[in-house]
Amino acid sequence: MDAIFHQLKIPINEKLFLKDPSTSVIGQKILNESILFINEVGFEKFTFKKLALSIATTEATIYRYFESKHKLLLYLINWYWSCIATRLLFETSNISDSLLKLQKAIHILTTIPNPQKENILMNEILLKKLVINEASKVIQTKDVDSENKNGVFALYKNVVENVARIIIEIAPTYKFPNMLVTSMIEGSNQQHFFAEHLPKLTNSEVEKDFVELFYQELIFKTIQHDNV
Amino acid sequence: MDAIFHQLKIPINEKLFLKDPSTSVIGQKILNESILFINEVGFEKFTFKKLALSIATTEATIYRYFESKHKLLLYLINWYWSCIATRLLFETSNISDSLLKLQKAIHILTTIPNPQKENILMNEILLKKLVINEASKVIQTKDVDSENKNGVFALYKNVVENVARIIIEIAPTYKFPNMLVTSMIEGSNQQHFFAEHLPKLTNSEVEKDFVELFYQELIFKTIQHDNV
DNA sequence: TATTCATGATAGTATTACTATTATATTTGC
DNA sequence: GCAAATATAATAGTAATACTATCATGAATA
Repeated sequence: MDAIFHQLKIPINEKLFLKDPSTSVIGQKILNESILFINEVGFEKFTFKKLALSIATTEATIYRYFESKHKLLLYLINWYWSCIATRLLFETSNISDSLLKLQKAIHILTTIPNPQKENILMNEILLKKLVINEASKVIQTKDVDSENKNGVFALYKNVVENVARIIIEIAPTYKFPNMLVTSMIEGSNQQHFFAEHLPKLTNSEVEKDFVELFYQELIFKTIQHDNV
Repeated sequence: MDAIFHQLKIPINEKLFLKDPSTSVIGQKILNESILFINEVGFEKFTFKKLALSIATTEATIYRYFESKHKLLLYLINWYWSCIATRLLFETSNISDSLLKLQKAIHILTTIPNPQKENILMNEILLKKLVINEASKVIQTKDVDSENKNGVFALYKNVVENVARIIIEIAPTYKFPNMLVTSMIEGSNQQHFFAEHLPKLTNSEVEKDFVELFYQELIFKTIQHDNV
């Protein structure tokens, strides 16, 4: 029992915070409110000062948890990845057929979860939206390399590796499994963004789940000739 | 003679600048130096003050050309799109076979041009790198919608539409031509970025032109069953 | 030669992303 | 139950940034 909870504890890289925000009331307030806040005004206009005001604390206190707003956003993105990793584990571990397993993984990674249909926490939807709108700003930086050295992208890499492994099971001779996975993950986020703001760059008119459909078809067609 | 030059004039949206930088020596200096500068230090650390210093002018002068560094970056990205549009036009117009035409378009859009092999200006390579590293920061903003209304993304949309049209020629029943094109364009840029900084997210070890190869295969496999 | 216009020189402002300091609660160890 | 450690509040301050404003100068143009 205790072991399970221990295993489920969010394993977020310790270099991302000064003081673990998940262990205190104020820390959790910082996390929850910053998700809402960034979604509302965008990362550029999000400041610790405003955040402090909205949770009735001070800038200095927030700085005792996070070195910078950049690190806070990286923390939130890692939180998202740990949610996804957990869902992938739980929702695919009982599937033995690799094809169905891959299908499930594509579903989890390409859709914005529907709280009515699926058993999902509200935070997870907000985190997904945050990743769609803000993630690239924090990854495409001149600091990527040093942050990568600190293991900040380990959770993401892990998810990619796990899904790539399913692809290799299905198509052992396919040469680009990692690229197929990352192009799906990043691409689906971008297509959601485009659908909302630049719909002519998509085919969102086709149907509601156009993003998932697009990738289900694309991925299976791409690997089918490499089938065992 | 004059007509050709007139046609080739960069058709960049007038809302992106206050004074057309392509019409004066100092304006051109701003453009060329900012490409170098942003590539060197990244958009975040790029300031008009430093730019002014390096081309021996003043901040105020640069502000007379561009309202903000955000608009300047958008201008540069549009410059990139106009280069791409020109290359697509020149390098595919004499190809009658749609398959070969698409193949050529994929090549143009997914590779970083090699100045030794191809007849390309240095600026075009630098612009490509700039788009790879910085474009998302300027698109994924809360201002997308108003900027889109101003027609700032028209050149990009145009390229997408033109390539999508080739796909429809080949596979008239395929439902997601625009998504296929945008996922290739954005995805290939991202894969180049990953290859340099997070290689485990790619399969760059496979071969030199892994990005182009990945997309050539992916796209043709995806549309082949919808062939005429 | 007068006028317009682009640029230079300089100053100033609000905001941001932090750092520092000290006082006051709150928790914890014993 | 009390001292000691720790967390937070309150406040101030700093360097840099993203601009705006003003006025002088020098070149092009009419």
